[in-house]
Amino acid sequence: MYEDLKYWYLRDHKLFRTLSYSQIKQLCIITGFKKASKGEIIYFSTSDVPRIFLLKKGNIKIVAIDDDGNETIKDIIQKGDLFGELTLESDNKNEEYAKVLSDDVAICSFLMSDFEDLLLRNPTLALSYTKFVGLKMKRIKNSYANLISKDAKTRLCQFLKDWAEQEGVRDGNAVTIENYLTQNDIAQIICTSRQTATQLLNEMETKNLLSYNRKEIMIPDITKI
Amino acid sequence: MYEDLKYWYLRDHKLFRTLSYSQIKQLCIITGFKKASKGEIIYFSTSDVPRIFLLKKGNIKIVAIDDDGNETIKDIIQKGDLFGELTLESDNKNEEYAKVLSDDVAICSFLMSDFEDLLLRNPTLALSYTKFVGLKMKRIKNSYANLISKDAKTRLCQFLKDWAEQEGVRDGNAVTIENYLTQNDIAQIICTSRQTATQLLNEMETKNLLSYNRKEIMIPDITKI
DNA sequence: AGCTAAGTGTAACTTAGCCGACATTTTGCT
DNA sequence: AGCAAAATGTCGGCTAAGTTACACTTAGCT
Repeated sequence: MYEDLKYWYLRDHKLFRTLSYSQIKQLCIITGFKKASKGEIIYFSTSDVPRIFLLKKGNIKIVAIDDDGNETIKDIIQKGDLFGELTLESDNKNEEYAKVLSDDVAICSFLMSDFEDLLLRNPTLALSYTKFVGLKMKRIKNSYANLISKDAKTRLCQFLKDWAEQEGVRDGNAVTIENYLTQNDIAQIICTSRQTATQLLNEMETKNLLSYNRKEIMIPDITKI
Repeated sequence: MYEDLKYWYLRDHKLFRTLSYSQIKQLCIITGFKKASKGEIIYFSTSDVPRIFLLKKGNIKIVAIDDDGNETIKDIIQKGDLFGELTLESDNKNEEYAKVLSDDVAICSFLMSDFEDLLLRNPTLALSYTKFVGLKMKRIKNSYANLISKDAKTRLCQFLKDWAEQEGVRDGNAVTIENYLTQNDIAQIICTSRQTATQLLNEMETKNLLSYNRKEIMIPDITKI
């Protein structure tokens, strides 16, 4: 990969904003680059050496298989997100893989050890990274707090609001979200059964709170959700 | 506070092992020290400047008040744990306080800004700290995954196992835990009602899986929990 | 165009565990 | 010792939501 390209791939992640052009160029930490298309499965936790990934384009879901063989969605990764062993501790045993949700994705990756070296040489970056991980933790805490104390309907609404805020195209109070999830995916994210999710979505549709189809979700008034 | 004392207070936290005696002494980052006894409430999030706290002795619980005025336990902090704004991002709004559970506690604290400076000057420490925060995140993820997918009984068992591992005194397969929690506390931690927790504990007691009282919990065979 | 698999819609049945409403026990305090 | 408050024990009704089960619709492939 051309040096310049590497530069641009890291450049627009907010984490690396503190670094100068020449600094990033010197690093050359990107060692992998991959494109994949819808439905494809990408294994990463089992791979040879621990890596950190950066999703450049598209959407993927991180799926784990539990002991009984059930799929559970661990995370939805959007364009610009880092994923993989963000804790810088490789844990051997976990059975996770990524599944491509959007039409196609571009992923670049670097070795965890390279990244560690980088952090050691750039304390400012290390501090930013810590805050970044901390922020992720705070988000997780929040969403789990929701999962636990609220009922399914509230959870669905909260999820829709979050999604709309992150990715929706807003027009006044109306928001349109590109829908790359199935109702089953949504159900898993908000930790309910597929049937319950379907029911709740239809209920909201009859109340004209939203219009749902497989391509997009339109919310006429986000403040009413 | 004497320099030497400061040294010792930080010294035995694993995070600071990488630093030499003279380094820690130079830092002098401990700016606060506090003792408190059972039942006392310590406000910290609202305080003037953002701080990070280190619990030197005893146990406390971090409690949050939600919109409806309900108490929820966010965390149980044990001797040696760091708490407060570990993410290095002060968030203004959250209504949290700490309540002392053990007979007495000793807490020391330092300013977040001082700690940040320290991290900037010690890249190795910064990296350790990042991993430390990452580990905390992983723990949280795990325990929440339990909360969501398992039933109350399984959650109680998991909680007891974790607690036993962290603080229990082991004698073969038997474990004795000093019990500084009420059944209501336990219920909140495993996210169930007090009544359900009581019922489950009694059920386990009749099955001779444990013996419970307000001072201690004795588990004859931890492998059977 | 036609087939298959994936995704969606709907209903009846079942259940864990929340909640309210007590009684009883223990603890801390004066 | 005596009192109040906190902690624990117990019960039955109630409800959200999981489960089972099946029909229908859409998307993707050859």
